[in-house]
Amino acid sequence: MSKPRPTIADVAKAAGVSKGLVSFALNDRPGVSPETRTRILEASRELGWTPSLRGRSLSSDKSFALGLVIARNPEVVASDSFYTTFIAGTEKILAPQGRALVLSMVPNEILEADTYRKLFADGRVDGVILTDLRSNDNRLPLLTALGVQAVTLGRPDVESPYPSVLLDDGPGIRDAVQHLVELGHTRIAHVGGPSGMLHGGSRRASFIAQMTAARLDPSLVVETDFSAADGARATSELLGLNDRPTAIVYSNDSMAIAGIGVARRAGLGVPDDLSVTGFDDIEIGRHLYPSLTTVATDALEWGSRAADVLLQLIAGVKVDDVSLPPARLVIRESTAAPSVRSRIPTNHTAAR
Amino acid sequence: MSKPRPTIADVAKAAGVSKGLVSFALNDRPGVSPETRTRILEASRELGWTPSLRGRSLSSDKSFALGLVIARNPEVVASDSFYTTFIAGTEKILAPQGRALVLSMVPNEILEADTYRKLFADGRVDGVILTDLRSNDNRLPLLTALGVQAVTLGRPDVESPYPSVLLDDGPGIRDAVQHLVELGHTRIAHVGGPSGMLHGGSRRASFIAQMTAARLDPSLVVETDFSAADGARATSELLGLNDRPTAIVYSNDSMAIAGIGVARRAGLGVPDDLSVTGFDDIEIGRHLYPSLTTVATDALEWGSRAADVLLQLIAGVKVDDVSLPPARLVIRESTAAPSVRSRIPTNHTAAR
DNA sequence: CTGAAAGCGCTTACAG
DNA sequence: CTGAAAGCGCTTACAG
Repeated sequence: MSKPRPTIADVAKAAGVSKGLVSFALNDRPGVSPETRTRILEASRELGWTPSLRGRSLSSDKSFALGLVIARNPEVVASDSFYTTFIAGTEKILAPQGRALVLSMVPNEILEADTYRKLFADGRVDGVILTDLRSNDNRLPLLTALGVQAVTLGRPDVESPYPSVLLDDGPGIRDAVQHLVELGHTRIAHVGGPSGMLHGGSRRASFIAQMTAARLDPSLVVETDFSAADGARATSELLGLNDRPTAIVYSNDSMAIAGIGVARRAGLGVPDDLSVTGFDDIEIGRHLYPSLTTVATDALEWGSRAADVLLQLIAGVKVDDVSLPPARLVIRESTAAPSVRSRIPTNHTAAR
Repeated sequence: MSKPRPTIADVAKAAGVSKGLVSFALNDRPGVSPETRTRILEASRELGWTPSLRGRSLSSDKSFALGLVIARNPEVVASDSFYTTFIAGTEKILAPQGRALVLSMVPNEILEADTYRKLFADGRVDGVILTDLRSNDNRLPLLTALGVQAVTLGRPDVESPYPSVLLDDGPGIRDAVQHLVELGHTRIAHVGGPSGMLHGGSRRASFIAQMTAARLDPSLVVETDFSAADGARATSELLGLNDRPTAIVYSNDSMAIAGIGVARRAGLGVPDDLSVTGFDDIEIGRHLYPSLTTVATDALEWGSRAADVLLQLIAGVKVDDVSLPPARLVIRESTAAPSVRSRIPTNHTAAR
């Protein structure tokens, strides 16, 4: 239907040179006289030539694309705005450089390994961004065995040949605990993510460290799968305790919001009877009543830097780890001083 | 580092035939004797041969990938679980067929057109899935001019050569209105999406139709950009009315949740003073207190069917539009009969 | 500085 | 049924 697009052969003929020279000129490589170069560039412009990624891919053994494999329950991913914002951030770097993002979502870790293998066997991507690092992450040996490039979000707990883009969760969690302590809370719980996930673990560690520093009992920790449903379950558990917490530090916003629901349903006021902090700063948290005190990270920037680092690595540039500003506490309305009533040990029976 | 992977040339040599024959055998094309075929297949298996997507792409002029371009504010996308779930649905079809998804997120419509052009100029994708159809959508003429394959979510309001995967929003919205009418509401408002977006328009039309059928005033309609912030703004506006609504039908869940926040902040109880319905059935809605009455659609299935239809189209199969079960109302706690207090015309000043 | 050629790994007419 | 060859659109030594 549309006439066939011009190739470098057409450009070469128009400029009266060989294909090889055209390639050199078009790729800004040395060894082409200025006049010839401009003649070639002019010809290519006149013909409306644009490089064929496929031809280039085959001969240069590159795909000009980056991969992102998300191996989590879609429902959890969906209620976490992190990925979407992160992807938007990568796009800011990729698009101007003519790179694309290949996205895979898989429900479990078996399919995850297959997906990485397939991505590289097919030469779909030149490198991958590793998110949600796990303890002793099996992707590291897998990817090094495949001989591929990667960048990790956060530093792995095992030997890794890949650069990392670091964003420290710790300060945000510590500030959240400190904020609650200053408000007068002494029974503070933590609802965290899976212990197998590094950022879940680091948030938990920060919680425990800060509680210990404040000479408070740091043992009120419940592990979840990061879903709102599991956050609700954990909250019920905590509110059912004889000596229930007056504040809960959650590891993400959707669990915090679900937790508020559970508390309210059990007849507790937020923040009067229970203070709540989240993590992520999702948009809806700003519009709740009470609005959600939370910990914010710059997911957009994280995405941009990760893409940037990986692209440099692929280009053969030696890159160091890069550190982003740490997570920071955003105080809103879901935290307050504990009420007198809630200071007295109670025995609320949390609704389901 | 790893030894070079075998090519069909290696397989040909091992099987003692020509490369061409290998290609025929490997692609299940007729014209290869059974014995030769098995000999070739065996050789390829022994060598661990796997096709090179790049070689195949160049010679067959296919990319074996589908594209999805999302041209919306990342923040709105992030608070809407639709895309994530939809993508997970496409993946269920793509992965087993060795296809990949190339995802682009762009902030505005100018970049959007460039992105589609680039995707095809680079031969990144064999077709695209068109979501968020707009009135008189400029992507339709663009894509037909580019001569590419596509599938649309919903039916465009202009001539379109592409098949559609249909999921009717109407019944869900109509049932929501009907549900509120049956509860005794007479002042019901609608907070909708951008009028330029077809599904925003269709939800609005369904609202108006059902209100009219119930002989109620259908004029309480506010348009938004689908963000939680704008949903809050619209709610403030409605609650500031002299004759404020006792129920609001929102066009998505995040606006509904923000709307509940605004109502509560203005001293109104939900559902006692204001009933609220959402759209999408995001996970967090189930865990709020009160839990959110909403309209659910099967985004996962929508994704699968869209990918399936597009893949068939690309394979040269003639495909018809496919219809999915319509959106359905999910009644939870955010709707109830209007309280006596709220039936009396009041003059609440909504806090911002 | 420039040309002619081989090669990347496939597919696909064209002969036999 | 099978082989030998050309071609997809680039890149990259190798000569000159």
